[in-house]
Amino acid sequence: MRTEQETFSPLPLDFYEQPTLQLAPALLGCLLVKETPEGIASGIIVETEAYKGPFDRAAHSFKSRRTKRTEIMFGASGKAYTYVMHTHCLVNVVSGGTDVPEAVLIRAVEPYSGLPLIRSRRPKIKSERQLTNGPGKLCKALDITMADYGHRLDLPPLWIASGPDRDKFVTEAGPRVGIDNTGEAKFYPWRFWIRDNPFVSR
DNA sequence: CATCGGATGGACT
DNA sequence: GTCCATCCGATGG
Repeated sequence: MRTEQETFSPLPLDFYEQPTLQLAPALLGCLLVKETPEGIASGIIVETEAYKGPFDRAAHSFKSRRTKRTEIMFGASGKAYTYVMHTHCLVNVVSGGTDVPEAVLIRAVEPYSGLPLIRSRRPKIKSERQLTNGPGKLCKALDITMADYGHRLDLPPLWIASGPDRDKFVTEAGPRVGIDNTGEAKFYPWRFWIRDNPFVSR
């Protein structure tokens, strides 16, 4: 039996030094945790996507494009890369190490703790699965915002911890979502999810 | 400067 | 399925 303290213990930064295509599935089953003045809320990561640097047309860092937005991707692994898409914030984990601008997008989580808090942030949502089954939805549910840009993921208020029931699921892989206009990159099987988990976005 | 187009989600037909 | 809110980066003049 784990204590709550152990359950929410952050993964060390060296966890993020593994290759991006290995890190993306390795993050499945881990906990994404956010602490705010209102309390802690967390979710089990059930869907991720790898974005691999200069040669991946779907990546913001394609052709090593370095801007104020993508700057954090060029730095050390294990930090949050948040950006705004339309009206929503999305969160990635920086990987690849310094000068290798790669990242893993967190596309869906399963609520794990702080469900009342999550519901209060998603007031119009009726079914539980709709609370966190998409990259914009989970950020809203956990109150992840642009204020978290560049934050180290081994420290409060935003961190990733090893999850419950590790190894009790099957991982599947397939093409990434929402990148139709990226040539061959749209076919790369760099999306990973937990088989049969109802919180996977599609 | 103007214009276009998203790693989206929610309301609606 | 369609429409569009509303923001930022990229591109072209």
